[in-house]
Amino acid sequence: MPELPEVETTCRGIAPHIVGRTVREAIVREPRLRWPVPAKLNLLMSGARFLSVSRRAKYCLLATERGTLMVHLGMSGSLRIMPADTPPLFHDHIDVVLDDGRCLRYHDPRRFGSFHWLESLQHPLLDHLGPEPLSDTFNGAYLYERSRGRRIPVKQFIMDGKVGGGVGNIYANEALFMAGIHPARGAGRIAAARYEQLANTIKQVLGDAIEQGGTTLRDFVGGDGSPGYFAQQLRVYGRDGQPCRVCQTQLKEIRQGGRSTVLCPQCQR
DNA sequence: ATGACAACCTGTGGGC
DNA sequence: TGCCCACAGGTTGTCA
Repeated sequence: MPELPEVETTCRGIAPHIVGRTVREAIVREPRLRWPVPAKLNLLMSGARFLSVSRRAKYCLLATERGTLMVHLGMSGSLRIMPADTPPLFHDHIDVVLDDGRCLRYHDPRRFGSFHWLESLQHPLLDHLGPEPLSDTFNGAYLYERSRGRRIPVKQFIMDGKVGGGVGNIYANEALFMAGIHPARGAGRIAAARYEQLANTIKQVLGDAIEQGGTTLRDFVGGDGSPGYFAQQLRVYGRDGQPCRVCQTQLKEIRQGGRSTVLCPQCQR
């Protein structure tokens, strides 16, 4: 479910409700996520006060004065604010109960997400992440330089977390279409000017999606439980067989690295 | 170092 | 209607 815009939407949605609040307790109903949830999460977090909410790639970083809760939503995770006495549903794995009678509830059917407790802002999972796609260091020159000698298809190149922190499948498809680049083209065989284009379309599509509250395909909801509205604006993702919005050519689907790629054979070269 | 691929897990939708 | 398979927004680890 969640790509970078959905994670950003989640962070923005929950921040006003948790910053300044103190944790009453952490309730772990199901610790078997992508990595085991720390057994002593409740001990670590009880009494800690939230200072800020930020994001690195697709990780939410919930900082307290004592340490930082690092949450990944995986494929199907969501974090929502609700009254602490709301009966938990199936797959509501974790509650971080706040001092105002509400809680931050983590729901994740597939359990590909994760909870880590960081004493500092260092963690092996964060160490090798590339620059934030929305930052200035993620630009055409950077992509061009990083891609030299790479034979991997450009779509898989831009989705590599070591290249750019958190460009996911939907937005990789969209950005490549907007830049007119064929997703299967070798990353090392794309000119600097086209990477300039691509860096710009990546920023544009991520920024637009954030403004729309993310993309809700099946089940994504932001911190307040509302869906995102970017799905209506998707140009290629999920539109296999339908006409290109630009040239009317029938969009085609291919598979890359086990993921679905949709492209316009006319507009993308 | 690079790239191909399996693995993790549950739910859903399509085809038969 | 029911069953089985393929596939779904992500990432890591392993192997050649």
